[in-house]
Amino acid sequence: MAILTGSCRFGLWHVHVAWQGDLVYQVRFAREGLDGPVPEEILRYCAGRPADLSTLESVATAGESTFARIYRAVRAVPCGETVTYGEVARLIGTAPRAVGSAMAKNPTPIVVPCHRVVAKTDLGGFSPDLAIKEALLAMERRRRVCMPGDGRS
DNA sequence: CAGGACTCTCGCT
DNA sequence: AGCGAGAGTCCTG
Repeated sequence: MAILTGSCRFGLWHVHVAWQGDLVYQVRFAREGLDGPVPEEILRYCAGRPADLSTLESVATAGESTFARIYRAVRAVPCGETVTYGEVARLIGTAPRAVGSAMAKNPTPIVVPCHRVVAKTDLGGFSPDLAIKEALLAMERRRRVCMPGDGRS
């Protein structure tokens, strides 16, 4: 079974996903769409419908590297809530800056909800566009996209 | 060795 | 209080 690629819509953006079964290899935001399938839970999430992202796995969380531990910690953040870079850092015994680096290089946003990690005094960053982070957080706060499994890993 | 999606502490308004 | 500068910090390419 080969790796599948496809995209779905989130607001003005298209969410490109490379995946296979429950395992997600890459997620990224782009201006243009991409023909092909997307995991059901991501489809539901982007549509603002109840979704349980914990049923998916990300390649980013595998292993014992610092980044992998950071990604696992971030996956444990409940839907609709946020933590700071510093809190994540203290949780796994590293520096805030390292958490920032990990988020910036996160290969699978949404599956690893890096948008729930904010700076202590402001929203922090998000690429390719901070507006996406705001939109994701706003959606999680007002809609009922959260499911039991989300936040536990 | 350089450079981040940070945070703290200080010193000034 | 609120804001800006500087140093500390840790990981990756």
